[in-house]
Amino acid sequence: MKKIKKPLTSSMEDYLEAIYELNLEKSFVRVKDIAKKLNVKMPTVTSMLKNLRDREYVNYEKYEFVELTKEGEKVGREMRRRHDVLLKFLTKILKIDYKTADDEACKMEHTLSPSTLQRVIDFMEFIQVCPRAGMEWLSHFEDFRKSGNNPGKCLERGSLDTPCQVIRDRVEILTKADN
Amino acid sequence: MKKIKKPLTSSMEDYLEAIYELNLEKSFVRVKDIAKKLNVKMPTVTSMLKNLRDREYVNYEKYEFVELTKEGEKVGREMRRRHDVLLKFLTKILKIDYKTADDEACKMEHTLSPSTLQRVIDFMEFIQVCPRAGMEWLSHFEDFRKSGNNPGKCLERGSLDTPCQVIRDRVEILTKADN
DNA sequence: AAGGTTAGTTAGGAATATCTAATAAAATTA
DNA sequence: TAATTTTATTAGATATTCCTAACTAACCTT
Repeated sequence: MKKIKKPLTSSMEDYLEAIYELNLEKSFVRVKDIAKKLNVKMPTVTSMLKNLRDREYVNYEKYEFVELTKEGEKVGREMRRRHDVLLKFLTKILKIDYKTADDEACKMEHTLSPSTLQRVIDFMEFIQVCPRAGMEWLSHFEDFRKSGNNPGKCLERGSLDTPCQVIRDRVEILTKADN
Repeated sequence: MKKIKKPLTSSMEDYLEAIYELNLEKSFVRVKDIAKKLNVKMPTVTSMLKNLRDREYVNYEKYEFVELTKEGEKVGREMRRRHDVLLKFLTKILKIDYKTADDEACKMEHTLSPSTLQRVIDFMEFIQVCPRAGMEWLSHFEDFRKSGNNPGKCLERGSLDTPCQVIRDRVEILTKADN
């Protein structure tokens, strides 16, 4: 008879991630700190801790400090890893400002499947490794955006010679609505 | 005295998007179809319709067909647009298979801010427009992945000459954990 | 038009994730 | 140690989103 674990909700993942991170900073994790980090009130934390304790993700006795179980730590670390990957993608590739990127990563980290996340990592590696791309290439992206998506800048510095119509067609394919 | 509209939840956005899409296919939108599309039971749809009617996103009288209000249509169209953008990014840039990408887009479309989404669009345009990138360049990404992220393939075809250590360093910066 | 089928609604309930107010335990300080 | 402050818990309420079971309205079919 198998024991089927109910899947964690996004909210539960947030708590585990928060506890994991607080644990890196301090040796004691307290209800108050979790509440502050997640912008919720303390009673909300207490009830979630009971819930996570029932599911065996935390060891918790009332009025005592909170500890992640092995399983809980695994989830917490994984959430942080995802957050990290997404944050890097948003800041270093898409050049989104840190604060916004951090917020978006918080939300996205719950929705992406492991395989999609891996694809993001692969893509970042590819950009770094490919001699036609790299950081220097990404700096052209900034020029491009800052000039109002005018291809001029990129074309000037580019190494290939592509007719304007071809470029317009390419853009069409990827970025215009379907219907 | 201002009237402050409560923000829509992800779930509400899903209903509006579903109704919008059903409307493109057929002239009548019925409870049954919404239920099927969203994988919920009919009573769930009925109660959500009442909710959305109170918020003035749909016109709805019991036993009659459902219509989006101007505002509701705006939201529905926007959700679909987001879905589209994300689907294209996932399939055409990250090369994720259609089914997976479509699922992920469904979840992501609720979390990304308009400005981040725009950045995704800009990035796709940039890839198309930049002579060093484009579809041909993306095909190298596939080679790269399929060879287990071995830079060999890309290097062979690349136009620059970069020492291996530099490449390893670059990868380090973007893809390794912070802590 | 009567009867059956399909579609839709109501009623009532459960899980999740919040909150406030009141209370209690723990920690600090005088 | 007694008093005060801080931290945490309980109790009870609300909003969302979903469900099942039972009922009803609308639509076909003969």
